[in-house]
Amino acid sequence: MASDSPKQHWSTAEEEIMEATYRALLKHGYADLSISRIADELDKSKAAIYYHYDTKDDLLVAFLEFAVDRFEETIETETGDEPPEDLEHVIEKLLPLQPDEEQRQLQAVLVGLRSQAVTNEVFREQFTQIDERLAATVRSIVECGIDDDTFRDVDPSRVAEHILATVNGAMYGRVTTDRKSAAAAARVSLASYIDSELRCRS
Amino acid sequence: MASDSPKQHWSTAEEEIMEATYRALLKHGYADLSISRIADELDKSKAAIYYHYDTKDDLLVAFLEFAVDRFEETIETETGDEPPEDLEHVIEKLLPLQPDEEQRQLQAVLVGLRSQAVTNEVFREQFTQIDERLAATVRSIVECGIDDDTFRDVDPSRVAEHILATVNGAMYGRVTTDRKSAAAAARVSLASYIDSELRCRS
DNA sequence: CAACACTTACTGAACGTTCGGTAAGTATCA
DNA sequence: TGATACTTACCGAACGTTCAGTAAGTGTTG
Repeated sequence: MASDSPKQHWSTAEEEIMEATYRALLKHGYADLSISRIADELDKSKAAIYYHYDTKDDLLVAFLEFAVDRFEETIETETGDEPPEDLEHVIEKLLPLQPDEEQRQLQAVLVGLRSQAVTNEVFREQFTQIDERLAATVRSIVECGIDDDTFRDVDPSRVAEHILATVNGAMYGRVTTDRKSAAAAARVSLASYIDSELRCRS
Repeated sequence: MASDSPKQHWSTAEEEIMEATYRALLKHGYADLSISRIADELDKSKAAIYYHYDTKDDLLVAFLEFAVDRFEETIETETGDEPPEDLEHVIEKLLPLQPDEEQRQLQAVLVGLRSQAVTNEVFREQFTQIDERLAATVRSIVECGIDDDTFRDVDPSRVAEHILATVNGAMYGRVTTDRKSAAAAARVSLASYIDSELRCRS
């Protein structure tokens, strides 16, 4: 009974399948993900999965949405009225100095999915949107800071892309290399850039 | 320290297989790569591949080396004696403002391989080394600049990680999203950061 | 220089396993 | 009783891998 209507909510069974897919991805990676392996992580049979999803591709697209939702939950943040602190706050959410295991796992899964965006259009559109939203968030904070003379008169969208690329790159390095302190070093340097190049000297 | 493996050179047949693997990866992506699909890109049979490589894993490890070699060829650069220009030069090699199709393809393949580093230790070690070398290159340029008073007295390794993360992140975004000008914007902002935060005011 | 032994670089046909997917049946409840 | 949410049993295709066989060389010997 896989409907193609815009669903915001998942049934219990569907949520269990998504959770099982998550575990299977962590264990085997995207390239070695199979319906059987998802069923192994599930208290149900392989065919039960096909009761809820017509094809493996359908399931994967649903899971992409599931993972993206989870990612956007973890970075939800209310912006205040002090741009430098807001920026710091957003960056800490995206690239914590000491990430917990849960967030590391989610990022590992997302990197696996994102690599599919090279070949798969549906995936690429999804990650294009994610980056678009993140860039917009950062840009609006920078614009805010320029308006109230906290920040200098820089190009907000260029600076936003710079910050986003740095954060994405550091996160990417964190899950694909053993260079333990690299991400934190990049973040510290980024913070000092914000503080001394971006902030007004007054 | 890494043991120096003697395999620097490939036979004609092996090179053909590597080239076919490259094409198959571009067409199908890592997750859907199979020996049959490599053979389809090759003027030889499936079994011929097994004459040269014992297992699919062996082939993949060999191909990783092949792709990494190709990547390091494209970014080879001699450093001069003017740090700001050297930095610009290295960044242009890694993240060209107008990348040609060949470089885009290589980066697409590398992103596919790199996502395997999350699950596969051999792959992770390889990409750890790549990032280590790149960071070292950037760091030594920054150190040079500090020594001859071109750059301010910043923390060279932090700045190097910042630059590397930005470049990696922008490249990652370039091949996994449709955000056409994002990478260039990030690069421009990074260049202006180098010019105004890093360079000495004198 | 021809006969023989042996190597290299393959081919085509299979092997057993796993894949994505389905058909038919069953237990549970409104 | 009929819809819902499954299970068991299975299908053909594709998977990685192996095998027997072979054409084209290379080196050795009479």
